[in-house]
This record gives sequence, structure tokens and C-alpha cells, in this order.
Amino acid sequence: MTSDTSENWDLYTPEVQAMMGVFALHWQLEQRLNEIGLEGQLGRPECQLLLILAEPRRMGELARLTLKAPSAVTAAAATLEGLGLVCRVRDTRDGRAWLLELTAAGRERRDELVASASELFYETSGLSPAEAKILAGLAQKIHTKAVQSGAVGPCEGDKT
Amino acid sequence: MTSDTSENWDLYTPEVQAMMGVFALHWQLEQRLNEIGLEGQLGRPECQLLLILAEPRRMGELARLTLKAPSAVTAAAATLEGLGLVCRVRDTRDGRAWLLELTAAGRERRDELVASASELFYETSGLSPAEAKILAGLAQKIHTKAVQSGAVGPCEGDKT
DNA sequence: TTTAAATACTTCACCAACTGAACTATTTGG
DNA sequence: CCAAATAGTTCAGTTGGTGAAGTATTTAAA
Repeated sequence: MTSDTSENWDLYTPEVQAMMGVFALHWQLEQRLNEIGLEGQLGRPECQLLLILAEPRRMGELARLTLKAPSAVTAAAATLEGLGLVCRVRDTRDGRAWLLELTAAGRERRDELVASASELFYETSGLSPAEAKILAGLAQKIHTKAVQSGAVGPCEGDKT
Repeated sequence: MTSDTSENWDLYTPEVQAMMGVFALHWQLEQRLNEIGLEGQLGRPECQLLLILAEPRRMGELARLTLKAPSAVTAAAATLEGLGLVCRVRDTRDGRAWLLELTAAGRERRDELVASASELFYETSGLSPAEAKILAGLAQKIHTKAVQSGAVGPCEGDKT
């Protein structure tokens, strides 16, 4: 087995290695997550939203968390709403803002998605649960930092 | 500091946490890598190729490693060639295949890119070098596995 | 040797998803 | 009450990707 899947990792710095791994995992994950989602009419962006929506969130918040422009969230939310998986509710504390909230169907759908995604995650990454926990730990740190540096919006930090 | 960047991570399973981190890092990294690359006319896909091209590779190999369709590699390679950063050489062992090889300018450009990318990586991820190494270790495993499951092409494994 | 099948890459038409700018609705503060 | 700021939406435009059909080359079999 001199298959060329056994790469010469020495060629790359750890940082580049990490990036390549992240790129590969992300790509593969999106690809296959999409296949799962498509059975339920969900595209990649919709799946991502659904995963994040463990609790109701404002759209702007979702935009920041996904590192996308607000308009991108609008589109995905509209699709999800059309499928009856989420509903928009006015934020009582700010009539301009919408809270995106899972419906009963949405919660069910999300549970399924989380289950499929976990399975997919192990299948795709080849990691053990222990390794996954390690990665999750790093991921928290990364996500927080990435969202921070991505979000230039100054107002959200300390409201009320 | 009850800023909403301090998320309730308990809401998510470790697998979903990991995925969210990976998505965020990937997104942010691509975004900012692009900014760097654009000064040198490089799009995201071109940057990715450049990073991988530590040594000459066949186009098909690149397609597998990036988990993209061959046509996507063709496009990126054409751009890089147009910029004089790589050149196509026939594989002496198989006249159908092209080897993509960095030119002198390409090597220089790649070195710069690797340097910028590393810097960016730390800046974006907020990880320490030690953590980066851990992540790199996981990433190797992930990349190998992801490429494996992504590549359904049976022939490549054992050539010659 | 000739020929058929497989393989490596390219070309091209098409599609999904994101961004940025202009717009609407609401809040906040003078 | 009005002006400025903010939350979200709409829309046109761009990017980066796929998949199918086409070309060139190798491989293997007759």
C-alpha cells in the first residue's frame, strides 16, 4: 500500500497542515451534509442555521455567528420559514429585530440533523470520540475568536 | 462582560461544537486569505493550490486532495499559469497527465503565502503554537480520512 | 498491428451561495 | 416631532463550483 493517500506531511508547517485538515473536513462535511439535507429541501446554509438554532436567536446574531452578511441569513431564514421549520417573532425588547425560533417540526428536524451530522462527523473525520472532544475544545476557542475578529459591529457587545 | 460572544456551548454536542469551529475557522481563513491573495491576483482556489504545491503534483492528485472536481483544478491552474507561478509539465511516466510545478516566482509567492497564512492562522484561531500542533495532528488524520472517503476513484491507489 | 476501453485533463453551460448597496421599519434621543 | 442610528430585506452582480461532452494518450486484447 504505497497509496498516495499517505502524504508527506513533513512538507508542510503545522499551521498549513491544520489549515488543510480544516479545509478538507469542512468541504467534505458540507458536501455530505447537503446530501442529507436535500431530502428535506435543505441547502447548506439552511443546515448550518438549523444547527445553530438550539435556542432562539436574532438574525443579526446569526449573521455574526456564521460570519456571513445579514442578507445571506435572510435568504436561508426565508427558506426555513417556508418549510415551516422556523418562525419569525418580533423581539419584544426591540421591534426592529426578529427572533428566529424553531417550530415543533423544526426541533424534530434539527434533532435528526444533529444525529446525522454527528455520525457524518465521525465517518468523515475518522476521529475517536475522545479526539472529537479535544477538537471541540479547540473549536470553542477558535469559534469565539473567529467571530470576534470577524464582527466589527461594535454595538452588540454590551447591550442593556 | 456579558457579551454574546460568550456562548452557551452546553447547548451543543461536542461534534456540533467541532463542526461550528471548523466552519468558522474555514470561513474566516478563506475570507482573509483571499484579501492577502488578491494583492497578487489570487483567488481562494488559487491560494489553496499554491499551499498544497510544496512539491510537483498531478492535476488529478490536486483534485483529490482538495476534494474538488478536476475541472475546478483546471481553472485554478490556468490562472496560476497565467501569472507565471506554475508551469505544466508532462508526466514522463504518463503522457496524459500534467504535473503542476512551481516556477521560481511561484516558490517565492508560496513562501510569502505560507508566512501570511501562518500569521493569519494564529490571529484568526487564537490558538497557541502548542494547540496548533495538536490541531495539526488531528488534521492529518482528518485530511487523510476525508480524502479517502471523498475519493471513490479506485485506480489511483496503486499505480505502476 | 489494430482496435477498443479506460484514463487524464479541458471546455462549457449552468447553478448555488455570498456580498454590497439601496430601501423599509423601528427605535432612540434631542 | 424630527433626525440619526439600527435591524432586517431586496436585488443585482460576482465567484466558485459541478457535470457532461470532448480530446489526447495509454493499456490491453485480438
